[in-house]
Amino acid sequence: MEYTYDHPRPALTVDIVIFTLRENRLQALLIQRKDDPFRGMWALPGGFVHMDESLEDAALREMEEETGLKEAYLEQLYTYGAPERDPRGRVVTVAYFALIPADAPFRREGGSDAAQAQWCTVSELPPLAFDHTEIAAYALRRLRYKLEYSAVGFELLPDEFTLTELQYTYEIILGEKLDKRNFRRRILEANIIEPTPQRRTGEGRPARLYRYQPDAVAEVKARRLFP
Amino acid sequence: MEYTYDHPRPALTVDIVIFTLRENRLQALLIQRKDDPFRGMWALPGGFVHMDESLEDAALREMEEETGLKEAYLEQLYTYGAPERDPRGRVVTVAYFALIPADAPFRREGGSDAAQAQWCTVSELPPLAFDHTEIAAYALRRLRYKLEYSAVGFELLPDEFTLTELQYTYEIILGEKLDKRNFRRRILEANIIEPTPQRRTGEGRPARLYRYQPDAVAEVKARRLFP
DNA sequence: CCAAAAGTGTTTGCTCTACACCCATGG
DNA sequence: CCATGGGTGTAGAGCAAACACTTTTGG
Repeated sequence: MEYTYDHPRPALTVDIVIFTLRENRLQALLIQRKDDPFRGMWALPGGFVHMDESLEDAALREMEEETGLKEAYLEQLYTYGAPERDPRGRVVTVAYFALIPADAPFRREGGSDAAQAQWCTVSELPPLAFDHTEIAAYALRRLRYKLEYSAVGFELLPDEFTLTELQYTYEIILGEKLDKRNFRRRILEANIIEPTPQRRTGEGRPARLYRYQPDAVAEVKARRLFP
Repeated sequence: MEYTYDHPRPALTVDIVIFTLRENRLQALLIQRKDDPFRGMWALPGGFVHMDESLEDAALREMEEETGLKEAYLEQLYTYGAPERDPRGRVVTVAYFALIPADAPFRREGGSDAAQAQWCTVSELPPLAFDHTEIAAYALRRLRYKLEYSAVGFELLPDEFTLTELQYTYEIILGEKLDKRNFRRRILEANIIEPTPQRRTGEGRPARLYRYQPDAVAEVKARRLFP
């Protein structure tokens, strides 16, 4: 089959599930639609792919428009192309998920078009427009899955963090409690973080600060990191 | 960002990495290009997404055009959208991989447009047009990975098969020898195949025939099936 | 000195791996 | 009866899970 160029073409968009940790919850960013269809409903941030940008650049641009943040962990999820997924016509969307650190300087009160934007705890998402509920559910599944065999959890934390903070992050995302000694042993033996000279002081004994070892990408581990 | 409909749109295609077992090798189907760019080079089968069909339907349609086969295990891989991946203009492609059984009635001498089609052992692929080398490499990585934690290997075998045939399949795809007793124990304990009353007779002791248990979807196993 | 959080090892069970011989049939 | 591939069990090692107390600081 040879490519030709005079056919009608589907519209191509990107949609992004932007995760962060806020208020001890895993939250995702939602945008309230101000036009039909689905006016007033919540939806994932997203928009057109321009002719001169890659899909990933499109996702980053949309993310910056909504959050003011230029950098984040970004990963392509899946491409949704059911013919009837958008009532206005044929729209194929490439879904991404992004992780932004808890301390990132997020610009609130939303996007370039002043649409209402809001963080929402992932376990309490409202009904979403289009097939975005399905996309968000898949993003969460993927995040949990990746957490088990790769080092993606660090992307949600500041540059420096304590082991307890890291463990909380894992527990929040996985939705279960982890054993402190097993957690520390495994995360340290995996050689993906290194101690810094600093300690974080507060109530109780000061905690050593660690940082992510960027060279040890710790991509696909043979075994999942946590059970 | 609101969707609008008057922008120029990228062209949208699907490309498929069709795997099968032939001559004790894992092979993929390639098409020889008969037009520029890349005239004469080999490429993955693929083509336009029509306005009224889903992405998966487009992939199945292209596969039927090239092979005559209507059904196969089909899985979306990744969407490639670098602006310069096609020298003729902006083309975004959704890549799929397909598994067809060794005994499937494959229609040779190719596609609807009589392009030259040929099976090629995956470890000896020629240079491919566009970014298809990258796509094929990713498909192989994904196939190997899935083999380890899901029951996808059966899709390459006939409905009924012996345990030895199944083990050969795994060994061919993974590229390593497996222990017979460990293989049999684990595949049987996983409860994803069931014995049939038949045996396959030939040289040596007749072998019991098994069939895939379609209800036991055996989706994501907690542990990989084989090391 | 008390409250609060940080930090630290060992034992037990289970799973994975390595390994060699007998069985059933056809010619 | 012999050649060929089919079929079977066990012992040892390594890994994962469960589990409780001591240490360091601030108030």
